[in-house]
Amino acid sequence: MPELPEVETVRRQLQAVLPGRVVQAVDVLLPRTLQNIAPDELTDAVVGRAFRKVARRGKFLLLHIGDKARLIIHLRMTGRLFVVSAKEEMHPHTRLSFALRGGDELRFADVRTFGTLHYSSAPGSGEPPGLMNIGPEPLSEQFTWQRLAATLAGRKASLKAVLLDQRRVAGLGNIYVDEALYLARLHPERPAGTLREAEIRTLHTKIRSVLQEAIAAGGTTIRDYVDGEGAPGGFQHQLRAYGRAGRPCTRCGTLFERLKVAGRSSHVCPRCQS
DNA sequence: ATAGCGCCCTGGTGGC
DNA sequence: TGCCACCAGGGCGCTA
Repeated sequence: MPELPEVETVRRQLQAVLPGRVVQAVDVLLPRTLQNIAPDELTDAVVGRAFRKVARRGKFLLLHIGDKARLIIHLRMTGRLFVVSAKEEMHPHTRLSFALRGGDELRFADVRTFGTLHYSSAPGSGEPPGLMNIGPEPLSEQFTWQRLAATLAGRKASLKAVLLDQRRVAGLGNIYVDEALYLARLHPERPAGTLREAEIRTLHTKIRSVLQEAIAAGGTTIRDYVDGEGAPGGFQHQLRAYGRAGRPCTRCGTLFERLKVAGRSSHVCPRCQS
């Protein structure tokens, strides 16, 4: 499931190959992928224009194109975005394809069809709702432990629910929330407002370190995720909590439990986390 | 404002 | 072997 490290890995790879490439044609195979524009309007808007930088905000990919427009793409659970030769056989779940001058195609494939594209003609226009209210980037300088403390303060919701909320912190999903909480020895059901300063500082450190480690490993592949070159990530071999239900905790040997918190499966060491 | 829950969707899995 | 219920889950809309 693409979360911040997976989306960042895709961003880096697209950034290496996409800037300067001019769109020649657009093929919309699943129209409802487009959230705020019709297929022919999108075609008119981008054909003849060149991609520029590829940015990321939380789990959103921001593909700058032309003077000030952007294609804002969310991969959701199973979306894949990659550049291949136009001769490459079309993946059966391809939803969008942008033919590029020179013979390549930027393709968006998505088994579960939850992925979205918004067209923004200019900054502040056409952005998805989830991007307008998004929280701080956890790897930026704005994300200080004090800011995390202010986010958690007074909240009765579980830590898990608050950390999954993109308005509080951008880019965390089920996997990295479980990993960060395990590393910080905090239980996902703990009401967010009950943390002491030392616990908040540790959580802040662990959120950042686990994201950095995962980016360095090229992200986590559980089932579907592949990067912009079609390769799986490597962090699934370094997971310490997620998916380890029934297996021993590497710190204390206690068997991991799996429980549902905030509607999501959560992996917890009942001895280490409280 | 806040918190919780159901829904969207498809393919893989596990039980019988 | 075949069938089917169930699960994965990010974000959004609805409810209380």
